[in-house]
Amino acid sequence: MAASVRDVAQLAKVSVGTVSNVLNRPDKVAPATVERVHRAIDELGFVRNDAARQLRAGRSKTIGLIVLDVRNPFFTELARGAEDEAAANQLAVILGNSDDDSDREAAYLDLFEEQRAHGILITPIGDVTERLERLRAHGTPAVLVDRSGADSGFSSVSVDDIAGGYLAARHLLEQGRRRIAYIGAQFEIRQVADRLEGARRAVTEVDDATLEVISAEGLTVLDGRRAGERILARPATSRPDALFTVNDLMAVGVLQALVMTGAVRVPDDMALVGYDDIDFASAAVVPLTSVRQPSRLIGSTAVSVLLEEAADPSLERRTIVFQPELVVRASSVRH
Amino acid sequence: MAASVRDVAQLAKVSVGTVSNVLNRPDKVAPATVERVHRAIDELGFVRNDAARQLRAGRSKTIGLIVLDVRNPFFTELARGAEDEAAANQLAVILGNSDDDSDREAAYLDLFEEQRAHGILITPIGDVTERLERLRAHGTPAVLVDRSGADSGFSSVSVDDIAGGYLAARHLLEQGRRRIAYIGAQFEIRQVADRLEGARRAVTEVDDATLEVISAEGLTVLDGRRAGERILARPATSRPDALFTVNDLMAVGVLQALVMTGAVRVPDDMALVGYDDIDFASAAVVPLTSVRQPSRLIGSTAVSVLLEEAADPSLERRTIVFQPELVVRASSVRH
DNA sequence: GGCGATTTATGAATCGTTTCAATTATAGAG
DNA sequence: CTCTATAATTGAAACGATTCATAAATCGCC
Repeated sequence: MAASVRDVAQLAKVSVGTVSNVLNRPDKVAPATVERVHRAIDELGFVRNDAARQLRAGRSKTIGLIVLDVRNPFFTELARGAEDEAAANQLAVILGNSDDDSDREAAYLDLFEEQRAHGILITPIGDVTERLERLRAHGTPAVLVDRSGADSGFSSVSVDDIAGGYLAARHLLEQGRRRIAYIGAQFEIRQVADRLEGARRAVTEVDDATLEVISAEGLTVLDGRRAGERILARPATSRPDALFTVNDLMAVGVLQALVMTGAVRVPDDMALVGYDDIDFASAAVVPLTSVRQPSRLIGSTAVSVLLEEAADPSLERRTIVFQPELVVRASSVRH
Repeated sequence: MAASVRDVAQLAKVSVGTVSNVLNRPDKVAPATVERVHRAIDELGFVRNDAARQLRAGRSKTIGLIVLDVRNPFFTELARGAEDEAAANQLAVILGNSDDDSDREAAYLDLFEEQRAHGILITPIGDVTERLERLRAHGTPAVLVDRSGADSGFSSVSVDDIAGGYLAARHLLEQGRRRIAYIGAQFEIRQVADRLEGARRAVTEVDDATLEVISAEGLTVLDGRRAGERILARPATSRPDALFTVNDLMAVGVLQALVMTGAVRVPDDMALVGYDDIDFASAAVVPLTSVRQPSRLIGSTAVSVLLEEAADPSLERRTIVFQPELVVRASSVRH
């Protein structure tokens, strides 16, 4: 049905080798011939068969990216960065969504392995290092994203969450706040624990400052709102004067609870800082101070590292850690 | 480097044909042989080379899905539905994000064509019907999603946005509201226009009801907030008593504007209905009444239709239209 | 024990591209 | 006009799984 190089060669009256050269190294072919071959390609509507090309090449032109949750803007931005960098190297990115499910994660690894992916970027859930090592032995390198790979034997690109937590808390302290509360959940997640750790460090640097830890059910808007309601239920004197939430979704929830009753003014009575700097953050009722991560840069850097390792597998593993940045808005600064 | 069927065959002391049979039709092979081959596979760490398989098969095991915006929960849910249905048929979905850019759309079509995708699901931007027809002629069927394909010669799976607009407006009318405003932007987008059209129909059914159209800059939270502020700037008597926004993001923005000042109570002074029923809707300061679309079902249905056409290209085109559903919450009902 | 039916196994041919050693054409130098 | 670089082109081999016509082994039955 579909035309092949053979058909093109025949129509253009050249050999298949020449057609291939026109496709891949046009400078090695006489201009007139290039022209003739192109005409034949157009006439036949020829489109390269990627499967055959891959078979010959032994490796696909695709990078597999497995993220935890495509609904999280952090990951879509990361994916976008990866895509851009990959495209600059004539590669495509296939996005897999593990949804925090290690079976789905494994299924995507199977797929990428069968496809002989050029490389794999992954935010691992289950214990996949063994799996990844086998892949690497078979020529498919992997880079961990948003995870420190220091101990795993893999390169990694991540963000310093301890520094992020420190930034947020120090900012609140600099605004004169002293009774800070950290609102989080699922403290076994590294990010949640690290941000707390960072906040703790900032607080210990100031003599009369205290840090309270408030544990919520989950990490959603609704969980944030519930946490906010619990704080409001306390007598005004025993409430914190500043809140730092583990992510922006929760911060939005907290904000809803505070604004709804009107009992507490933000930032006058209580300052609020979130994390991630999602689009919603700047559009909240009170624009939200937040900690921004260079998500897009993480994606593109991860691809760069991956490609370097693909080109030279003997390269030493690298652990790249980006620094987050504080974005100050109305929710934390008295006017 | 990597083991091939040939290596497996050698180790298991069988022919390559038998190895292939073990992989694809194990019931045609004696149990003892199957066992022996599996041991060899494990020992060598053999993994099928998908490129070789595809080359022989002439078609890949992948469905290409091109969406407008992965950040929109509607599309991620749709993708999820497509994935599930595809997985049930031993197929994988590759998600491409066109970001409303017809160049990116074309690049993904190129990719899918070279990969000899099993089929393509697309929410088209540019004029791609010609392109899709060529693909179909070469054996790659396509189904339009979230677009009516009635006139394009392609099957389509979409939602009845006119009905959705009607539902929203009629609900407001049933709550006794009479001065309804529709807030939207980019009215050339079919969805935006259709929802308005539906609202208009509902309003004309009620004698003393009026429909005002408020045009915003864009479709984001911030645009909604600005629209809300403009409404507040008007004297109380000339304000509408109900708002219907083209999507939930804008509804959230409007809500922020109204709540912030406290001048207007929702729903008492002004009722509010959004569209899409995103997660945020139920978590808003005032839980939001919204129109829900069966996004996941759209995705899975589109894959089903696609597979049927792939199996029998002579099949008649189908135009499937789902009905949306009204989800009533506090923002539109007086308590 | 012989015959046909059935089950199981074989291996060469095939898919379409790329590669590369070999060949032919072309140009420039002497 | 010959000889040697250089440029342009050729075409067979290879990649690895699948298929299918064919062969071999096994079985049941008279």
